[in-house]
Amino acid sequence: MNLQQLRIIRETIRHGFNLTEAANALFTSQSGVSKHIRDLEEELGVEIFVRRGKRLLGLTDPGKEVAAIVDRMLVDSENLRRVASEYARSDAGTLAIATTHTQARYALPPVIAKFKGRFPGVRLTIHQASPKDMPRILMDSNVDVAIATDTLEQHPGIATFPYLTWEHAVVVPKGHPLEKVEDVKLTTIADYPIITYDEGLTGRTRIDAVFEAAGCNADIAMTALDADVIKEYVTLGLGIGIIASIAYDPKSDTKLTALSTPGLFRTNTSSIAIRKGRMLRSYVYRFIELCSSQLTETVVRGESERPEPDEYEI
Amino acid sequence: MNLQQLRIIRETIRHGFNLTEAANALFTSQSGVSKHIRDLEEELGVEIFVRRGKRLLGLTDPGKEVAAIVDRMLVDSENLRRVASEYARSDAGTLAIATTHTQARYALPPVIAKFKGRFPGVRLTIHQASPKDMPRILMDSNVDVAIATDTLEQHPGIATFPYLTWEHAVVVPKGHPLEKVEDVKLTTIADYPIITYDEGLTGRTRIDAVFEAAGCNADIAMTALDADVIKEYVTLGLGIGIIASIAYDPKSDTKLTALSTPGLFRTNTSSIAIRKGRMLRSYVYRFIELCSSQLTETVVRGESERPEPDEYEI
DNA sequence: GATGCTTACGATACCCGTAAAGATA
DNA sequence: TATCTTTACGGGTATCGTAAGCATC
Repeated sequence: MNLQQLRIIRETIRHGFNLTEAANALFTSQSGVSKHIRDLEEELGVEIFVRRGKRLLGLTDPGKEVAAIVDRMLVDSENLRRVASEYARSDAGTLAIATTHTQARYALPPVIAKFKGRFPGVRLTIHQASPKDMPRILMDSNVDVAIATDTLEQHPGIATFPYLTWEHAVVVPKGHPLEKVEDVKLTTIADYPIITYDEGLTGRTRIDAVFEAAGCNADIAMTALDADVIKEYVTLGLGIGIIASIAYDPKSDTKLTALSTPGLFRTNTSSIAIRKGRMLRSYVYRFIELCSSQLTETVVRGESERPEPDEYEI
Repeated sequence: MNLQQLRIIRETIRHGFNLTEAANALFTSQSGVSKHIRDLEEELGVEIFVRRGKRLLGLTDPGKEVAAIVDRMLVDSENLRRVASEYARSDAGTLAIATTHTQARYALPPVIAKFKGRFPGVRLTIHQASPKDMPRILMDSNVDVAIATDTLEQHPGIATFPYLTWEHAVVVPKGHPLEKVEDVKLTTIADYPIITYDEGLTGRTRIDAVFEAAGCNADIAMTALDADVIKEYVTLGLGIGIIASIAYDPKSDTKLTALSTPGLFRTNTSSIAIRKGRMLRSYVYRFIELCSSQLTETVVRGESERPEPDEYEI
């Protein structure tokens, strides 16, 4: 047994049991991959993969357990390097964040600016991705933290920490009749064409749920991946926008007005997620603390109870 | 980085930073051990060991963290083999128990007999050892379970499960005057020379504590490692014995009488201990269930609450 | 002087990669 | 037929062990 064999097992699974792809991912030859798998299976005395003829199709029952252990071992082997770099230079390294457009564009910039100021030697990489991809990214790549809304809690290998709650806001072009309406209701909003997020993004599910619950049919005229696009089309007069409150800034969004709609939409919670068992460099904990001062290292390490997330105020 | 290097790190620590011994333990050469350590340190960019000149003296701060991770990885590599053997032949393998004389001689025989009947293909090895060595044995060797009284709870890498409570019993030779005394008191016992366990064994600490609390000086005339020896000398009339109640059997100990001393001594709890993170073969869980039917697999896996230990009745 | 670590060097075994053959879709 | 896996084989490299040199106690 050696670590290369374990890497091969992991990559073979990640690449849908295609040895050719696994070999490419590891910059080695198919033949070697094939042989290593057979060698390991022979050494353990158990078939790890289900085969039909020569093709690999999936994991056997023992293979599933083997895969879980292999994963832990490889995470630990990366942890060894992390421990070492931490002691070699605790203020140098890489912080890899996977996050959504909304977070990257509106919630994180001040945090990241502060972080950069405090840790100039740390290289920052931001992987922008869809919320539903976050668990996979966190498990399969070297990302330290994932930040998104709502869809992070599923995977058992992932620990999530709520750090920010916010509501949706209704934005209209300056001069729009709704500006003068006090206490805007859902039915009122439903009278206008709505521009909002694509399905599965930035709390879109909750928007739909609210209209559903109120029994009114929203006229979703247009959807987009991010608030910038939505705001642009709202400005052009194509409809009224429903975006995350954090995506509206009265100073820069001079052509738009955010209506006051307290309690109209449900609260959304954005969370920070980490992979369990992965050693985090000290500056990763500092970064998380910058996101929310309540998420101290002891909290993230699971040594003390979790606090309530911060509330965002317009 | 490779697994052999990790094994070398582990053995070097276990053998007091003596590379020669570590090499012998791994059936390899000192030179290789030396080089592997340097290679790994260079690869990680951190010194793992504290050195004075050429001698290794201990672990550096990063070395301590490295050691912990290395340990997990090697445990997992053994777990891989265990998973495999479990699927290859779930009713064959080895059950390794570390335990004390008292447990091995009196508490375990019926359990082991039942186990042997149910799993004839499993090889049993019993490592008899002193209670204070149990944690080290459990951490450093391939023992599946350790069974002893009281001293198991310390190490953070070990999970313990109480499975049996018992008290000490006073045994006297047949015909001894104390046989006729009802309600024997500590002060009465203290009038006779006492034969009991060596320090640190089989609840000896609690015996001393009871006399201490009662303010009477016990005349410990003789101590021994096990109840068999104690009983032998009690039979010879050298004193009265204080032994674990489970070590007295009215059927076979025909020359001795156990006095009825309810509540005289404090309750002792014997526990079963396992190393956290080690995969246990299914028959190990069956064995633990045989020790106490309340210690089911879900309890031992930590998936449900712990029950109270069984009470031993004479 | 005894023990223990490092360096040097040669033999071995292992691992990798190319290429060809065989299997699968 | 195109894709994918296995087998065969040769070259290179890493690992191991012996032996000598050197430091520490």
